[in-house]
This record gives sequence, structure tokens and C-alpha cells, in this order.
Amino acid sequence: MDGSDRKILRRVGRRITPQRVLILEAMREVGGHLDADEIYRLARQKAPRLSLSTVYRTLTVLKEAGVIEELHLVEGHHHYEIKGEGHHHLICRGCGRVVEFESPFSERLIRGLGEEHDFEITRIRLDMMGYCAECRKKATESTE
Amino acid sequence: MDGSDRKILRRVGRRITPQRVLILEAMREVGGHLDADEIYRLARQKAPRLSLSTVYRTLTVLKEAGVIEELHLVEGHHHYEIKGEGHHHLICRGCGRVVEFESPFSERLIRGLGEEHDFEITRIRLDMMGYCAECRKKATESTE
DNA sequence: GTATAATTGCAAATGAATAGCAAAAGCAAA
DNA sequence: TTTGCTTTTGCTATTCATTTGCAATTATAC
Repeated sequence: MDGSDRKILRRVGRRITPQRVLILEAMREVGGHLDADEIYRLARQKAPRLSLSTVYRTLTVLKEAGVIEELHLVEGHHHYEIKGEGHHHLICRGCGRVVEFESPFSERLIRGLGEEHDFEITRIRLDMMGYCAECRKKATESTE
Repeated sequence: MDGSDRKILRRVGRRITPQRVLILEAMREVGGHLDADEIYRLARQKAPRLSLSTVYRTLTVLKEAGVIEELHLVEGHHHYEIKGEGHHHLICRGCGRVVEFESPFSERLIRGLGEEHDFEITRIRLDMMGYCAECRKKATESTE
């Protein structure tokens, strides 16, 4: 957790606690998307008494503060990732692997869409589902 | 539920029951996205003994058969809609209203993205979050 | 330091979704 | 149409991610 994270938490009137620092550092260190339980297990390595509810509460706080983002990559539970990278996800329906890619949207396209429906667009969520090379290969092999 | 729905269910080896017919008809009639409970309440008007588990099981069957699609529009629970319209969602963060819009993607763009990551893309999920005209107006008024 | 309000850990609760099971019903073949 | 087999249903109980209540602890302003 760096200075700017601290500033953000203060701005929204939240305290800086070791648990919050730890959770955010774990997320920054790993990068990409993690679910609550993965974060819990990671952070507990350094703070064995950390509770899962604190993880959830911290994730809510960080989400509200706009530091992280909640993703719906799979059914059943959420994933979380540090915000600001503005990337999207390619999800393999075969093996579940997730590949990140950069936004293919031009500013102009987004502005046009927003104006068309009189919406001020603040966030784009784009996920593409399909099959990765490996799973396609496996599928071909098993059919032959 | 029309003939083609029946055909599809038969093809995947599922039976055609009054409950399935009812649920699918309710969804087609209302159009757009509904959650399991809304579907339950709608369908129960005509079949009071219908159970919520049957709704969930039917939704799973229809999902597997490719007739409907599960959406993650809000946290906490899913929404379902008839497949095939290939549209996306503009979701207002203020009032929760959902506006549907057509895909802004060109075939070429999608093919390019797929090739770049060696994925065969079968489905695109695009949701944009923001604020509708009304909520923006309200926000301005309350600040003045 | 001290006061005080936010935060934590723990345990219990919630709520969407699933699973187990006996009874009911669809459907293929006779 | 009747039979026989299998799926499906309704009911209830269960699962599991997430939330909440609460007393004890701790961050932060003064």
C-alpha cells in the first residue's frame, strides 16, 4: 500500500489498518484477479489471526474507495483486482483460463455510444468467452 | 414455447413439461432480463404449485440447451434472458435502469482480437456502467 | 496520554442456489 | 392405450459465498 492508497482511504474517511495494508499489498504483489478466499490465504501467511470477514469488509471498503474492482468471471463467487489497468478478459470455456487484453475501444466510439443513449459512461466491462488454442486442440484430438 | 424450442429440448434429451413451457413463455412474453424470483412469481400466477427449485432447474436446462443466457448485471443474483438478440447493456449506477444496445463490434475487430490471443471467440459480454440523463439531472439539482 | 468512533475477530445469520428423495408425469415401445 | 422405464417435480434440507451482531481492540484527533 503506497502513499496514494493511504490518501484515498483517508479521503473516504476510512482508517489505515495493518489488515487493509496487508490485503492491498498481497493483491498488488500477485497482480491480476483473485477471489476472496485466495486473498484470505495469502494474507493469512503474514497475519494468521486475520479473519475472512475482515477480508470481505476490506474488499468492500476498497471497492467503494475505487481502488479495486469486483469481477464476475465465473459463477459462484467473485474475483477482485486492482483498478486502473483498464483491461478486459478472454475467458476459456474449456479450461477456465483468463487472458487479459487491452481495450479495443476508441474514445470516439465510447462517446458516440454514450451520446446515443444519453448516458455518461464511466466504466466498460468487456468479457469474451471462447476456447483457447490448447482446448481447441484437445477437442479435435478426442473427436478423431 | 414454440416448435423450435421443443425441438431443441428434445435434441438435448430433455422432456417437455408444462413447467418448462410456462417458464419459457413467461420469459418470451416479458422479454428482456428477469431474475429467478421474478420468473417464479410470474409463472406461479398460472401454476401456483410451481416450486422455485423447478425454476432454477429449468433455467439450468434452458441455459445448457442454449435457449437462454445467464447475465451478471447486479451483485447478489443472476438475471436470465432469451438468447439470440446479441445485444449488450448500459447500466445506470444511479437508478439501476438497464438499456440495451446493439453490438458496436465489427466482425473484423473480433476476429483480429481472437487471432491475436489464439482464442476462438464464441460470445461477447459487454456492459457499460454510467449515469442516465435523469440521474445526472438529479445529481446536478441536489448540488445546487 | 485520553477519548471516541471505526475496525477487528469470532460466531451466528442470511440468501441465492443445489441436492436428496418419494411421488408424479413424459414418452417410447408394444 | 397401456406398460414400463426414466426424467422431472415439489418439498425439504443443505450448501456455500457473503454479511451481520457484538464485545473487545485499535487508529486517530485532540
